[in-house]
Amino acid sequence: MSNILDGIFKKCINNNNIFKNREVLRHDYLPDKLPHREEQITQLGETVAPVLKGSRSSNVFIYGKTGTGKTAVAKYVLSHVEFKAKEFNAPVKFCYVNCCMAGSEYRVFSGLCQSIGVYVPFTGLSVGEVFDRVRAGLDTLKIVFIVVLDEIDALVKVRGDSLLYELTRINETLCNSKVSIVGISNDLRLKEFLDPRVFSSLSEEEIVFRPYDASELGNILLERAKLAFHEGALSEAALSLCAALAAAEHGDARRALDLLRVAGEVAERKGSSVVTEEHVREAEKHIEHNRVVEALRNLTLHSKLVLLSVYHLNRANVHSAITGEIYDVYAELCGELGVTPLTQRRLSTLVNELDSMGLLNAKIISMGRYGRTKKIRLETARTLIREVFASDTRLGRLVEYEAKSLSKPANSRS
DNA sequence: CGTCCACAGGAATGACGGGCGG
DNA sequence: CCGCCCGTCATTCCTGTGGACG
Repeated sequence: MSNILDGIFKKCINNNNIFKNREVLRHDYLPDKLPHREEQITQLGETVAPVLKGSRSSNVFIYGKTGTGKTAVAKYVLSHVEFKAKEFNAPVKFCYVNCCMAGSEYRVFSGLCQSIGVYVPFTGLSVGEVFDRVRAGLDTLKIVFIVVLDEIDALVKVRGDSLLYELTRINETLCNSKVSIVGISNDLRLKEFLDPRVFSSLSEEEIVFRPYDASELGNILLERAKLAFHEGALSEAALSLCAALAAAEHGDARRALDLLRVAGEVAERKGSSVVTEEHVREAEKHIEHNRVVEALRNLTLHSKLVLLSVYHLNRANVHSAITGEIYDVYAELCGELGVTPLTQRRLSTLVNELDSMGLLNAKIISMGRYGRTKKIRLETARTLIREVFASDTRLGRLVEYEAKSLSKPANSRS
């Protein structure tokens, strides 16, 4: 046993001729230089600078797709501001909250509380109560507080804009402190979801982040690669392939960096001393594979059953299934497990969730006289489904199960 | 050209577990 | 310990609808 591991460890230690420092390639790493974002840095810097003189800065709204450097720029500028503020002895503090990870208004506010050193339980209080504590805490601190709300769109779409409404009005009730908001959104249409008053007070300034093109991504990767890889351990072709692949997909720098890192790991594992295009291709598959397996594992029992139903239907039907058929098979599978099935209404939203995760593909179609429904296709490799579900203690036997309702609907419909 | 299928998907409501302050 | 409030998941009830059929 230990010899196997010894081998692996030894290989790992001897084979460090690829990476110099792989941390640099993680997307939470904040480099001291952000290529091709000088304009945005200047813009945000100019907007925020007044806080150094103790006045409130304008609220800013930042737009841009994922991996365009919004978060990095915001963190970069604000941490520099905070640093400068210390130098000038200006009472400035900034707080970064990722709304998507926080998940609810409550947790966003509790994030704010934490950053100003106010304790709140992670549930139990009313949202209003937590908000009051934020306000009280801020007022005693006597500071200029900059709140960065990342991925606001995720929160607004689910919960509405009440959080933003409260925040934009907080200054009216504060005597000793001032609050500025930096909102970051991945969705350019966010303003459609917002109350116009909220929107106008929030976007006193707007900054737009265009996606990177392939050559810009190339430069970004080059900067990082210098730090991350040993000299000559990365072929130029591999680098530009990473850039090209990511550019094709919304110009996402995060994706480009992931590709590069995983490609490096692939090369390392293969004992190669140079990262090649081949390794990048493999990294691409690898990342996708992991994403799907991870997603499949974390599904709830019912979501898994829904997916499995589509799997069975696709096997029998070749082409895609419709909601009613899926519900029949799903209900049968539930019966096999002795679980009470959810309603069709609920199944419908589960299907939508699976769709937005990219595990299914659902499209509304009309069959005229024969109703209007959703055509649902499996978007996941069947082998992966088998691989993941077969090892599940409860679902295992259902993977090979022959559903009775598979043939029944064909008789009763038509 | 209206009908009517087979659902989509919004709104309201309820069950449940977690955590508060008193 | 209680009453209260929260977020999450699920149900019930509902109105809306694209287009083949008659």
